[in-house]
Amino acid sequence: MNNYTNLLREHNLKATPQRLAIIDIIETHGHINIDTLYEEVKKRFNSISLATIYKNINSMIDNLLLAEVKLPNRKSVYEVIKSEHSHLLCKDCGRVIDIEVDTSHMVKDISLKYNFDINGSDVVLFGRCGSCRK
Amino acid sequence: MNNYTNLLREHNLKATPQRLAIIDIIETHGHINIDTLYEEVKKRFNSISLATIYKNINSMIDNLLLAEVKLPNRKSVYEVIKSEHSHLLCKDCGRVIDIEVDTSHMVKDISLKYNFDINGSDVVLFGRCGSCRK
DNA sequence: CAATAAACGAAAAATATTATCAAGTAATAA
DNA sequence: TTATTACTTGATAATATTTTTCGTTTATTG
Repeated sequence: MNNYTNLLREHNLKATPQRLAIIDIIETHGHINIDTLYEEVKKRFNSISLATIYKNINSMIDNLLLAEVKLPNRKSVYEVIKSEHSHLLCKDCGRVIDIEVDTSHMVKDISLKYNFDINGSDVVLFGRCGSCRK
Repeated sequence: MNNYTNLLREHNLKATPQRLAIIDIIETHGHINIDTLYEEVKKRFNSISLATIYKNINSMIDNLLLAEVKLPNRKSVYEVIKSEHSHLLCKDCGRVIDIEVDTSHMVKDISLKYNFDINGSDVVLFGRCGSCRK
């Protein structure tokens, strides 16, 4: 019983081989879009259906095991939910990096100013990474 | 010659009645998704094709007249590009509000830490607005 | 005005996502 | 274990979304 079996069960999902592979692949990539995920899973399960990928991604999102990261000018990528964090995107190579940003001041400020209960933030900073600049 | 005619021409786009209507509707809504936009434009141009909406939205985005705002768990909305700003979303009523957030510290900090040239940020704060809380 | 490059609407095509369902499998409890 | 049960899978069909094509119309320029 590998580590992802528990993860799935903790999120009320059956630990099927397809799901274990999906999580493993997302983890090794960090962030991955549907198409690449499908290609990668097919390497292990030649007969997997794209519908299975979609259904599993959706149920893992519903059960808060995965999160969709929406990016400017690109297809969304998926990640395994861990601690709160933001994202840094290289518009050249498409690499996505997890970053920690202190949003507390921003959140407090805007909450007051607009009379909102803010319970989260999506932050994507974008630009050009060191490798692409060379 | 109304005000949006110039706006279109400044962005190298012909000022067609359909485009003028699209901009006017986006401006009066502030933010609008494709479906609502299509409904609204149809009230003025009964025969407008959805393809025309898509083609125009895309060319106005390409020409930096409009921007797509990607939101968590919702369809994207479009806005007329003005000064840099971020967004506040009410997850109950779906309202989107433009906010000004000082991202300079965050940008400077992350640029250094990850050796990135950061040239922009997408920030969406979300929660529950005052009206929905009542 | 006339010329022309671009945009329009209708339709088809291409993509993307979700639903259906028979067969198979993971979890549970005897 | 094994039997039961509820859920998942893969194939396919159905929807939904977005883009392309193309003949006709229109905005712009001179």
